[in-house]
Amino acid sequence: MMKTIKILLVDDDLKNSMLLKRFVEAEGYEVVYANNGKEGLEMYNVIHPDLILLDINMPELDGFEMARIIRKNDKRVIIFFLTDRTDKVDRLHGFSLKGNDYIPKPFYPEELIAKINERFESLIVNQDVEYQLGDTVFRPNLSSLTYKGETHSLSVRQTEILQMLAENIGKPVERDTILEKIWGDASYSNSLALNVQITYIRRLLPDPSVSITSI
Amino acid sequence: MMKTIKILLVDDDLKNSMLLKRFVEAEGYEVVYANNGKEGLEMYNVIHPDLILLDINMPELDGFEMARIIRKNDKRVIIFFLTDRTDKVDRLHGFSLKGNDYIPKPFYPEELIAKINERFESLIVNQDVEYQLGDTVFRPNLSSLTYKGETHSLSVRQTEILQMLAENIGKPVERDTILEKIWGDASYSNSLALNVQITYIRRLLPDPSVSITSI
DNA sequence: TGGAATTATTACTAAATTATTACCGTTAGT
DNA sequence: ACTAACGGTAATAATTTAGTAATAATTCCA
Repeated sequence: MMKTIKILLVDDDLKNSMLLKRFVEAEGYEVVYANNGKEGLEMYNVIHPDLILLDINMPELDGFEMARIIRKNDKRVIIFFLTDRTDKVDRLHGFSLKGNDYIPKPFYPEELIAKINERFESLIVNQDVEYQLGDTVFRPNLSSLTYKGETHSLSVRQTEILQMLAENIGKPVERDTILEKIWGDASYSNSLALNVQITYIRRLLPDPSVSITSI
Repeated sequence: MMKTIKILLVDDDLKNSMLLKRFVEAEGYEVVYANNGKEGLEMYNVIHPDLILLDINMPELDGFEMARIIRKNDKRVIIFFLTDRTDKVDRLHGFSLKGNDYIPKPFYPEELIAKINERFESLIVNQDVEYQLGDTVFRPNLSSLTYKGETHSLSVRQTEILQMLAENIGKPVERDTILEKIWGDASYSNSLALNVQITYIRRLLPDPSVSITSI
């Protein structure tokens, strides 16, 4: 399970933006839209995006200004300027503000997607999700359980199952849901296999404050 | 002291290329020029560039074809397509060949420079990197491991692998990621080769406070 | 309460994965 | 051309995994 990558789209052209938004979302990114620089800044402070698609010509606060403000405190976020201003000064201005790319309109959505994918290719793996289960910490990406300093590692199956349970902590998860999602079909033999795996997981959870119960 | 970054410029337009070459060289990069794809491939094999500026329309062997051949064995080199073909199919084709950018002509040399600088910014900063692995110091640029005053040197392969692991210390790195990035494809036989290299690296890491584990 | 259905536990096994060592062809430096 | 290092293949070993099977414990109702 990967943390979704958040993209902030700032452009005063609502119509085209909605289209673009849908395109990018279809690729699995989370897209938040802002209509101008001022609104963009507000959204930026709320969602802390991983990438900003930034139009330059905008009322209230233009893209350059917005980028300048953001870059003062955030060197990490990736900024793509999207604009139909194509003159040299502007394009270079974009780079001098530490924009990471400058994409002149009109562009093909696929092209933008390709550029976005390229940026996040390496980041897509390796997220740092953690679940606190009682006094035990479960790290799906490390396939590990840590309790009282002791860390045990889980097999992939065990990790898959425990992740489903951890995501729904407190709530019950249907047997068949687990079977469908992990085994692909809810056959009887798989159900038995699940029992076995649950036993294994329980054995690795000596923490009395956690328990897996069946209802 | 930083390793110079090598750029291979492949374009059949001699006149413009010489101009561009000078521009890029003025920025501190080492630029090697090739007049067509065939020549480009030869130069590629000689100098192993860090980045390739690649024209598409060329006699002998076009840029797409050249990129395809190179990408078969080298996933790491950065490829920028430079071209006046601006139609959609071509631009996307460029990305599908794992080109890292597609820059339509005409462009401003400053803009290209900005894009190049942006790509190597992290490398330029990370010149004399050292990784502290437990009580061992790993210096990728020296291909060396120092533990208790003893320094051992690593082979290129071992350095590449250890660097990937060191960059993600504490986090797991996908086998396939390593294989893709270093070997170029995640075939089974390469996977076995990786096992061997890991064994070699472990042998050079007698420090009990460091370990490479598979999960 | 009794017995069927469900869930738990343990032991066992075949397959897959990872580790280690030995060996070999290629390459670069002398 | 000799040598050493390198990076890989091959053979084999060790470990891990995800099941099955056998058996036990628990739950649920008529």
